[in-house]
Amino acid sequence: MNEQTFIYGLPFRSGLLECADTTHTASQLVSTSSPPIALRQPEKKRREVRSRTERRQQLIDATIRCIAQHGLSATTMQLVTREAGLSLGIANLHFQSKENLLTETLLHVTREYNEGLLRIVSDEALHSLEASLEQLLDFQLSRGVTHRQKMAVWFAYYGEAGARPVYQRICSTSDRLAAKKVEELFAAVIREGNYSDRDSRQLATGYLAMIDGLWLSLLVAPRDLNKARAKAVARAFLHQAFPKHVC
Amino acid sequence: MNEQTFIYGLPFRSGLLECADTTHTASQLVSTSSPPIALRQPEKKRREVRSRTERRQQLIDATIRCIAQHGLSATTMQLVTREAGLSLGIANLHFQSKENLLTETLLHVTREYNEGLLRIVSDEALHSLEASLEQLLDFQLSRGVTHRQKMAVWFAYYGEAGARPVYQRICSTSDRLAAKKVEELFAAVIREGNYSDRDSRQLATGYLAMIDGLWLSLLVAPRDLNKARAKAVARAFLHQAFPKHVC
DNA sequence: CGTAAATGAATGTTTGTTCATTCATGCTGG
DNA sequence: CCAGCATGAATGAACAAACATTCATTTACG
Repeated sequence: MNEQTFIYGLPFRSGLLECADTTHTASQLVSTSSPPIALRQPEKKRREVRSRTERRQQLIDATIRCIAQHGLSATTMQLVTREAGLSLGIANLHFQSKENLLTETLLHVTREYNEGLLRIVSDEALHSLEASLEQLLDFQLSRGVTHRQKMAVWFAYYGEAGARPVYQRICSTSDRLAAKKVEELFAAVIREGNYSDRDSRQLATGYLAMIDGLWLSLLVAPRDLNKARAKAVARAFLHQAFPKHVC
Repeated sequence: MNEQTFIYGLPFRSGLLECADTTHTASQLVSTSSPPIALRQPEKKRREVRSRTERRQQLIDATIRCIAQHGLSATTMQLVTREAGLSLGIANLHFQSKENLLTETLLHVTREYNEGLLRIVSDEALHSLEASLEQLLDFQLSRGVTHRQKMAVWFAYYGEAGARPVYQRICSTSDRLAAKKVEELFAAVIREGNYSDRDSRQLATGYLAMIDGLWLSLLVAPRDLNKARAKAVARAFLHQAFPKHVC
């Protein structure tokens, strides 16, 4: 057949296509030296058109996976777009620049975390305060692989936040919101349990710092700390603070 | 004179030197458009020879400052060597590669921290346990700018540790040692105070996680948390754990 | 004067970004 | 119902800038 409708732009590229059959036969003949995975057909890779929003989400997800696996400094446009199964230029098409893509990715992770936290704290009225505290523990230390990836991303940005005002602002804004909500929850618990000598702000700061630190350990030294033990440690803190409500 | 002893390798470079006087006069004539700082003489920069150990330390210090100020991903060889006031090639001369320089820098910071911690914990016999706990708080939350820079470096590497086995091993080894020492101290306190329901390992894990988290907040959101309040939060934790020994 | 430290221009590689070109899709007039 | 056209999403080769590393050459010091 050798359809000539597909040219793909460049003269020498079309030249390659013209002798495509020959090339493939040749590469299959030397299959002993090349890994079988590499042998799967180029497959012509049918181009699919999706909406701007869909593509942006697809690229952000790929960025999260790349950062979690290769680190922030090794995350290149080539890596991200390949991970997303798309072409090199597409990230710049939808995000203007790499910097923008990275910022949007941080915003996405941050927003997701805060929405989850808000859902728990705003359920206060429906459930008991005991249940809210238990849900908080679950949310922060019981999620699956996805959550782990998100946390890896979070800390990758934290590491650069000292030098990048944009990251610093996003992270600190998120932290502030979380601190406010947890402090409100703790204040309600203190009222209900008459823990008159406790300070809700100080406890919230300490608790959230401990959660951050536990996640750091989980990421850096997963052999020395697992989620179950981390959860036990956090629970012990809450038990010390609110003995009538936790444990 | 026009000495030809200075060639500096390249033909066009020596050409530049030949007409150096003319060039300088010209640039001084257009001084209105160029900033006065750039006008200070090239100064011929007298070359100084130092021992290998001295230069290595000088380069590690410069690397720490660069990472703290610009972040790990923006730390280039040019930046580091310029910060050290040396030439571009010198880092490769003393450290073989950039990767090596970065690893050695992390090891330096890590070692320094652990030595400081060990000094406190090993003084147990001389001072009271109360004093040891107080010293621990001081050491971890009362140091000056230098300590802050070190912590910025620490977290920059933490962020990449998930993807780089070398960093991960250094960080986790350091963490493990610190955890062991703090746990021993806490165990002694528990014995002395008869806090029979406390678990030294769990308390050490929680305390160190909280310290890490507090440092993260200090770095990312210095407006929301200062060292005094962070210290108060950590002290409150120790007071809850060992009421007879702290506060 | 010999040796080892120091220099910085040159090199080859990797990176983000651009843009001419290709193509899928929905619409319009026949 | 569909041919043909307009629109903008998608592609990837090319490009320029930035990067770590090399090494011929210069210089300090014993």
